[in-house]
Amino acid sequence: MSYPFQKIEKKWQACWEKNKIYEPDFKKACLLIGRAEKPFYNLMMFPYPSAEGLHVGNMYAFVGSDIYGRFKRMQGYDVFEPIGLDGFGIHSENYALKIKAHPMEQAKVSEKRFYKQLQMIGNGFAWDEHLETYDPEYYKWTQWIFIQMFRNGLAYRKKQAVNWCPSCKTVLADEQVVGGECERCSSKVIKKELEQWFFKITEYAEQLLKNLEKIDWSEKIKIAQKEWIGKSEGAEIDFTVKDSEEKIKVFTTRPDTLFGATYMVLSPEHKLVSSIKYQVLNWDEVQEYIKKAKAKSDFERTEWDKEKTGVELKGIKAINPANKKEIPVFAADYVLSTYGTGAIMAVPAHDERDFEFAKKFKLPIIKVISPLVISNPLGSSQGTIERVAIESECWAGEGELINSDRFNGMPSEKAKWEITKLVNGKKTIQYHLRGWLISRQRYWGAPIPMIYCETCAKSGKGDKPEMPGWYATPGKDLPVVLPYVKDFRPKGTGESPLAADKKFYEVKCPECGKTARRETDVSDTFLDSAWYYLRYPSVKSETADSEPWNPEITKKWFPVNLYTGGAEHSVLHLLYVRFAALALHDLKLLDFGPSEAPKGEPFPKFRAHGLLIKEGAKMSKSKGNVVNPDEYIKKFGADALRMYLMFLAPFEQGGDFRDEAIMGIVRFLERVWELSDKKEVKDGWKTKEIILQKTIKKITEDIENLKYNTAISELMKFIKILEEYPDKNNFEIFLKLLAPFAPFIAEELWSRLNSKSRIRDSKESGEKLGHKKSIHLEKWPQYNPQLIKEDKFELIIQINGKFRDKVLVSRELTEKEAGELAVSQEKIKNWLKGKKIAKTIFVAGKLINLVVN
RNA sequence: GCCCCUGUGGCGGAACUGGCAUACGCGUAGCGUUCAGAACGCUAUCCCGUAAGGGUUAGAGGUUCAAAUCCUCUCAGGGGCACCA
Repeated sequence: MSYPFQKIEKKWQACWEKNKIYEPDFKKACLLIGRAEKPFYNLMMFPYPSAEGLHVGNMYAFVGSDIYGRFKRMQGYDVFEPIGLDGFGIHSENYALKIKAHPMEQAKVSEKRFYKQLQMIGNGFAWDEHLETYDPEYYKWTQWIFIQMFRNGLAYRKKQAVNWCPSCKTVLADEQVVGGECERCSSKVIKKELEQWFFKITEYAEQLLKNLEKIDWSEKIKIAQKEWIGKSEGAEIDFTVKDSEEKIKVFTTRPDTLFGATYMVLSPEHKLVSSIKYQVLNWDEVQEYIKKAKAKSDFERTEWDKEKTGVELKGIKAINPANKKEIPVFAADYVLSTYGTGAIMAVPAHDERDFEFAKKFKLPIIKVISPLVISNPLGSSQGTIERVAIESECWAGEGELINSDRFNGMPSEKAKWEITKLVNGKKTIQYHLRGWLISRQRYWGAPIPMIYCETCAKSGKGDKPEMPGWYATPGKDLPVVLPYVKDFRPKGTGESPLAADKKFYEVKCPECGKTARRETDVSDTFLDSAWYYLRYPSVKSETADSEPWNPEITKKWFPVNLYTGGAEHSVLHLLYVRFAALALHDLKLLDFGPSEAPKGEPFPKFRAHGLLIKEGAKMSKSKGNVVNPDEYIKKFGADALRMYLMFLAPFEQGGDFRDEAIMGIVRFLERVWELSDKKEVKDGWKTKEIILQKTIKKITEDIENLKYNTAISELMKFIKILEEYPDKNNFEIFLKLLAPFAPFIAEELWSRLNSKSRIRDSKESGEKLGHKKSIHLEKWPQYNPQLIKEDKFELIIQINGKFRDKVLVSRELTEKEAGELAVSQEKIKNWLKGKKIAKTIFVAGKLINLVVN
């Protein structure tokens, strides 16, 4: 027999929605009265409705976030837990292609399916504020944001070799290239020269980096962002070219090794290579090399194991500014055109890549740093710095200068800036972060709201002087609606399918009125998701048509209190979304109001949930081990699946889904159901009061720390005691503690709590409510710290640090008393026979350790 | 190659700030209930040993009265970055 979870879950789902118990009142929030006095914005990354439906991994993430939200609601916060769909973009379009459907029609199907599933899992979503990124009412404002970026110089066009996925037939942002492969389809990414729209995220590199120190995020996410931004401090140094006016500017983080620079390398794309071609004696050879290098994909060029290639520019010599020596110049593809100045000084003795290259091309290797190594002799915890003779021929670490003229003996850190000064170099900072590529040559996305007028371009007119001919679509014409295009398949020509739709792209120039052309590329999906959370609270606002977010509501509800999501977005979504908020703040378009977090940071607290795997392996469609939550909900109920998912392991760690283990939770919920039928036993409970108090404390703390697994184990322990001493009061407390985890059964039993003689009146059907108010709006149980304090505790007796015995003693026990008590124990006496106590360690309230010999 | 995380019974995992290792659950075994099974209940369940006792947190070493926890090295698994000068 099992309890009727199907009936219960359906009933309460409908009841919650009808009574809007999870809807905060945004209007009241503005007036600082009513329910929204303590707003708590509990946000979870919204899903891509791309695949065959909601994945159990999505459910894992949503439930984990919901438990926290329900907990905060019961603690008296006005919790806002929105839901929506990130339905625009490549993932949804690729899915439509796969099943041979049109993305515009498929979106409606997926939406229905996802929302139905999301309703079944028992989350306290505020359904009234749902949004979908493909809704014109939404992407109107995505386009508006693009225009704000454009007007304020944060969006620009540039022709550049960009990442191109031959399978998705579109360009990709650097962040979407994973190990040389397309993030979405794993095809090898190649380079293509195209003119594209970019956002100047680089302008925020320093702020994005600096603010990381002041936000409470999972450490590994912060590290990933820090490394992605990739700040390095160094110097720019000019090398003159012999018999020429030209100079070669290099960026180096190790100016201290300048005396060891024995050659230079230009990237094949470097401008200088062709501008001095008449001086190059072997130009044919060089040209051939450059051609080959450009044809290679980025991935081929950057493979670690690959042997270095390059070609000397014969007839060209550069002068090392430190020692005035003539050194050869090479073109080689191990130097990237996109980082630093696209040229390097090569110091083979102190850089592994240069070392490898120098060996192959038989170039001189001059050591200029003598290593200083921290050595750690065995058995000592503190290291000593000493000079160690390093046999290896290449040392990339710090040290002391040698073979460097008057700098000999100087520590490298100091020498860096001294040598920079000597050669008139400039201290500079470089970032690894590059522009955010926005354009996509696809169909299913928000059209980039720009218009290009050739006539105006010729006369140099345009919204921005540096981009003649380009105009932002006037506000009254937004949204630029994505038309229904029958053949939406990507073309692979470098143009979006919209470029074939004359009705779409032909438009009158907003300035001169002549025929102009709309931008036909759409924007990156990550732009859709870079601001969705700003819209949620304002979806139902009276001003929703005329502004993207209501300033009053925004001030009240932001920044987000807790953001939860997957770690796979460390450098994608989570970087873009911070950039967008910081930029919009600077442009005075967004204001979160006073906050302890750095100004404009949208998520002062972020927690990454773990990955749910299946029997040791990642769930994937190709392995066929994807778990569909529907079957489990049907078989065991949403409550059981929710609790099982959370019981597996700590939420932030992720867990292993195994079919058999869910039975433990099923049994537990059965027992909860049965318990409500038991007769009350009044006596005997008093001695258990302290356990109740401790349980409340532990569960409260565990939820606060997202340690749902241990919170559930506490509930399991507690029910054993309740079974022994059934009692209505304590059962009520128990149900409240259970409510965030298993909201349906908790609500059902709460509504039935009525009779005095039994915990539940077994005759009534549940319609005659014991409690009229939802348990989810009840107050979270408080523990009484006074009642937790015990006047007695178990004193651990150790001998030489090993546990030997324990005694129940008074909390006031002194060290002297403890010592006397310890030696008087029978067990301990045996241990002490023939031994002498050399020392006693006493930790009050805990233990006594007798050191004997 | 660099950076980060993890390593505890047959399994998922507990263990506060260094102080009783293995909570809770799964699985397994025995007993009970049952015509029988399922389900349920009770008991047992890290290893060696009849016991007293000893050993054990991937491995080795160290710090400490005391180490799963701190330090060093090695091994294994997972993740991120990847010719970034």
